[in-house]
Amino acid sequence: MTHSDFSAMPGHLIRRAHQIAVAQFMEATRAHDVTPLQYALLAALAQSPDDVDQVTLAQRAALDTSTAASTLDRMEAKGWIERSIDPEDRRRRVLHITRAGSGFFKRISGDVAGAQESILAPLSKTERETLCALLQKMNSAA
Amino acid sequence: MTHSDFSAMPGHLIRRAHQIAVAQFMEATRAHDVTPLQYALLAALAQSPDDVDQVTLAQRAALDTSTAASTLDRMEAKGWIERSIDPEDRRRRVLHITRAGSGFFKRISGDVAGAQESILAPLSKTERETLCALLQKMNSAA
DNA sequence: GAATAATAATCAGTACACTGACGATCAGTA
DNA sequence: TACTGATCGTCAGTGTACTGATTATTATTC
Repeated sequence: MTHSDFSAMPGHLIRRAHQIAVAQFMEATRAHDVTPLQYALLAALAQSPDDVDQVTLAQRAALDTSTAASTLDRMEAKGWIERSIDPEDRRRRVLHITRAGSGFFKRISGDVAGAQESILAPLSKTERETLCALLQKMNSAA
Repeated sequence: MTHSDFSAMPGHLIRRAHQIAVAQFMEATRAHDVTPLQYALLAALAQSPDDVDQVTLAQRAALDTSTAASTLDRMEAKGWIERSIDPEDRRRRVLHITRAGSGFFKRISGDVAGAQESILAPLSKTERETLCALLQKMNSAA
């Protein structure tokens, strides 16, 4: 029994870390009405060519199509993105970022970077790199 | 601009890790109808004296009273816990684990430990310890 | 003893985050 | 052409996870 105490279990440590990370993000972007997922989708969209569909974008942002759809609904309502049906394949709903969305993305990127700093604040420079490297290794296996 | 790519940001790495951790937990405990939070509350309750209230237990499991309340509702419905009003302080709802809850907790603890192993599977023994230590350091600061 | 503050719990509202089911569309084959 | 299978998207359902408001009760202060 390596983990008789649940609070030392990796699952619990990761959940806590996630909780803190979200809180830091929300605090850093308090003025703007945006969430971590919305930012991730916006970033993924900004990096993608202009004819991405929801399934592909969801994969890039690492979430299921169902969650992506509802989050994209909110983003569409805010005018950050637009959806149109691909005439070549009527199943696909092609996404593209609007001028407003792109401007908003650039405007908050500084705040988001600040949030990332806050998350890692308790760690030294070396420790930060180690943590990120280990998480990356863990994630890429799945 | 250290983090021009959102997928390398600590916030995103942690979210992914959390996603994977939950998935591993759910797969390892597939047969039993339980979630990570429910297990955490059960474990916290098993470690606590028999007159804990919801606020204290929520703190120990690291979640807000609102989430704790709704999760405890489900646990009460399953017969794992019981709630009774403290006659000494009628605001408090004293929690205690039932025989069924305690038995269930013991029964799934092996599966949960297995899930923790799966989460860290891609990492070496040293890396696992490093990751847990860094997460602990990060979390304890908040 | 009455006003005030603090505490425990609940409730409403919003946003993830997943599964499983469903309908629509497209591609391949018989 | 009809059948089959794969793919894209949506919907329903469940369960976190938070904030902010509200209620009930207890403790404190004047």
